[in-house]
Amino acid sequence: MMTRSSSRLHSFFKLKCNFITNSVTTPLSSSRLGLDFSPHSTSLPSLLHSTSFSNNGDRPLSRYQKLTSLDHAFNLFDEMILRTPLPSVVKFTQLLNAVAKLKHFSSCLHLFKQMCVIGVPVSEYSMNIAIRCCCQMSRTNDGFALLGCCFRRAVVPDVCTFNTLLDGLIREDRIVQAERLFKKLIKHKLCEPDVVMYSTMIKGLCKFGNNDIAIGLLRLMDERGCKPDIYAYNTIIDSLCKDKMIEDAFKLFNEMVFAKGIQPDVITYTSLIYGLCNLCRWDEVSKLLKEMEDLRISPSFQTFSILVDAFCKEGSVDEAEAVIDIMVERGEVPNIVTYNSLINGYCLQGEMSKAKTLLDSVMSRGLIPDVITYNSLLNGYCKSLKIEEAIHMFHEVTRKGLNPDMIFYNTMIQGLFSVGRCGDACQLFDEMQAQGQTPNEYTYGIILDGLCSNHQVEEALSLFHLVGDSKLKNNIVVYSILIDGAGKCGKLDIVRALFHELHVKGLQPDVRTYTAMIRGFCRVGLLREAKNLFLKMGERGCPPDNVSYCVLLHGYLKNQHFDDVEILLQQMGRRSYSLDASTLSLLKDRIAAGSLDRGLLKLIGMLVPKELMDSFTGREKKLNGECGL
DNA sequence: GTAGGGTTAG
Repeated sequence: MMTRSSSRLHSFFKLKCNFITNSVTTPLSSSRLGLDFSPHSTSLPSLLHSTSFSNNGDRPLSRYQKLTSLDHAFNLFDEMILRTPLPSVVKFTQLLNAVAKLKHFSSCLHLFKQMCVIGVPVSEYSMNIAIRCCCQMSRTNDGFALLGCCFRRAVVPDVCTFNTLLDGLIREDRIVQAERLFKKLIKHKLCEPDVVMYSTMIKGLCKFGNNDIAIGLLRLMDERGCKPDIYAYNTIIDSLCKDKMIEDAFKLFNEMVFAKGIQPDVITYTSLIYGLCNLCRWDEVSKLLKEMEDLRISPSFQTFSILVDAFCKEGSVDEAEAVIDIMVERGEVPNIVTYNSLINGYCLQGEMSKAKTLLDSVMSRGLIPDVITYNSLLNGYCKSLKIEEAIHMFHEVTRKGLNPDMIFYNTMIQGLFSVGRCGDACQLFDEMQAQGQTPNEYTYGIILDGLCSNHQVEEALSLFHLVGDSKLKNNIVVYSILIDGAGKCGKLDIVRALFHELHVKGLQPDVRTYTAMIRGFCRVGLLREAKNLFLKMGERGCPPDNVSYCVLLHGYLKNQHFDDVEILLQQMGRRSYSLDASTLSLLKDRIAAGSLDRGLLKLIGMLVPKELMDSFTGREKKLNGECGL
């Protein structure tokens, strides 16, 4: 369903679409319209081509930087070592760097060793390149070993060397060692941290969710006379956006722009747009895109990818396709990530034939689907209960030699449970472990929920007690699943026992736990207990959400308890909550039966989208007609 | 005439 705001975003893009189409034929008129994203009057595609392969400004590329293949590099190296005298160490370093830039790290290390053998002196430059290769291959320990070797050859590490090693540690999630090294460098004055080193540490802290400490380090570097640059700010802004702390991100953004005078770039905007998309704050996304346009900051491939994904998740696949059209107009080539969003979008809507057609067309373009592509399709088939197609897809992936990951197994297991094939689901659960995939909390959640949904509450409980994992045993989500499952089977003794266990363990029930309890009480007609808990949850700092309201209301209606219906509907209206389909249908039944006053219709109208209300009242009129009312 | 840091999907 497209929201009002996202449709506004869509108009913005339509404008862009028109602009791009116009710009192809009449480039001058588009710039007169002031809609040109490009920083220069040159057309965007050619601009992209001219800037993406050159990183040294206007200087011509050296023959080393022009290297495009490993063979070429090896031939050049062979030719160089035959020359007398040997070319300078600088030439060798340039060659090494070119190979490293091609991401052929082990070959680069091989060449470095060859250089040592034939007697080319090691410089701090060549050493740093070699160390970087180790780090990029997640072999930071080898990087440290290399540092030791070079040290013995009297090559002294500098701030670049340590930055590379710090980055390697962070890449390997060894944040404690990174922090230790950073502190040691400062304490023993081994080198003065520069802006890159601070930014690297900030990146590490953000990676581990320590946004506050990262901001602290940003302040510290400033105090120590090292001005934070756009890299440092972008890293924290991005991390805050990923953690849904968008207000803090904007606070830092304002500080960067207005207090520090640092101009935001496409990465700053892309991070903010990502954060806003995640929170469905479309108006602000649109505002930022406009701001970028005013500042002549051209959206990047990633900016577009984020928008494509956001539209798909929102259910607006058409709009996502429109964004892809703009990308193509700009000369960008959408990759498998872009199409995965689109395929997932179709799968979420249950449009499996469209998803499959798109997959075929993607493959015919030479793009190779990955495990994520197949996960989306598997999920789509499972959610649309097309289990045979899902199983077929599962086998196809295995046959292709792609290793199904844990998510893939989880999805398939959930699909099997959803059609009642508990035996097959449990068998796959065993098979997954035999294939070396360790089940996580999600897997157990799926299994426990699956068993309960298929009236096997006791089996679920015994599995729960059998698994020795403390992460599982102290997981409120798992408890909520069990409580909900037992409640749906009407096993109130188990529901109460589990809820009591929470208290004993000191685990805090969340809104889902309370809602599961309320659903359980309602199911067996214990409305007073349901109402009491509904009132209590708010007092305990966990106010009922939209689902809690629907569950209690549903319980009241089902049990012919009409006294509190109106007051609940009023409260929902004040909170801008909405009714779900099944509760709405029950309300309709009770009104048609004369148990509830028709005057409630106005109130109900405020709790459902207009289209649904029209069909609701339409159906009611028809029903009344049929009943001769 | 050389080396180090940031953004995209279930």
